[in-house]
Amino acid sequence: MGDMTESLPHPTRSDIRIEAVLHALADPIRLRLVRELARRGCEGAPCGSIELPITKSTRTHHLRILREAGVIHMRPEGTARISTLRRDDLDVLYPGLLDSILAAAR
Amino acid sequence: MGDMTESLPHPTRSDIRIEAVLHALADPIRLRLVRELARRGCEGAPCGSIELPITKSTRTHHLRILREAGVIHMRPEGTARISTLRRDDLDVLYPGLLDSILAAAR
DNA sequence: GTCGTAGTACGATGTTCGTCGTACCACTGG
DNA sequence: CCAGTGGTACGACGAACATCGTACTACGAC
Repeated sequence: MGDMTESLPHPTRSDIRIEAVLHALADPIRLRLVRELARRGCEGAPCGSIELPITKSTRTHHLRILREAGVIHMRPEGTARISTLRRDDLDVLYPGLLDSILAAAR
Repeated sequence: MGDMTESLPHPTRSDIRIEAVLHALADPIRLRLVRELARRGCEGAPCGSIELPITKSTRTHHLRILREAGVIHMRPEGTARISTLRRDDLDVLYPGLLDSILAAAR
């Protein structure tokens, strides 16, 4: 466990399901994460650099939900993980979805 | 209870929250309902006319979630309820959201 | 090597959720 | 009036979920 060398599992584009994406985005905390990642653009952000009123393990949990739904991509970089929005995949699968949600999310 | 004369509570457009909408749409059964209502267009449909592998009370439950989230509108008509998608409101609040989800929902 | 940092894994806990059955209400047709 | 139909309300129950604390791993700096 805790294997940080191997890449974390991500669904391929065709494995992404709309229900999972919507469920992942339906949580306030996760929506904040996504909003913040969208703001940072394609360089992404170390998970921990996004301030949230939750503990470390809860943050890991939410990032996992987002990753397994296909909303974000995570790659290890040194001791940190760089998270990025999977904008390209989501825009192809559900054009307009992300834009409308991000525009609405205050 | 069970007052069928008074109109059921619906959120106003400004009361609709994106998290509630996403949560409402994240369920497979509710997605089927929404898909079907979209197919029927503005005339809407009696709730019971949509075939689903669930019981009456579960259907009422799901319709309530959708109504309280602001996704559908229900009006009594005789002994039945006519449900319609709140396309206008949703398209104003989150332009592209519904279209992308409906296009994706097989 | 040792310590600190970033993150994951696992187990526990309280809450929400989806489902159902039953009881009930309102309307319609005999 | 009475029976049937379409729908809601309420209570119960198991599953899923969000949260946390603790223990652990991997990497970098000293």
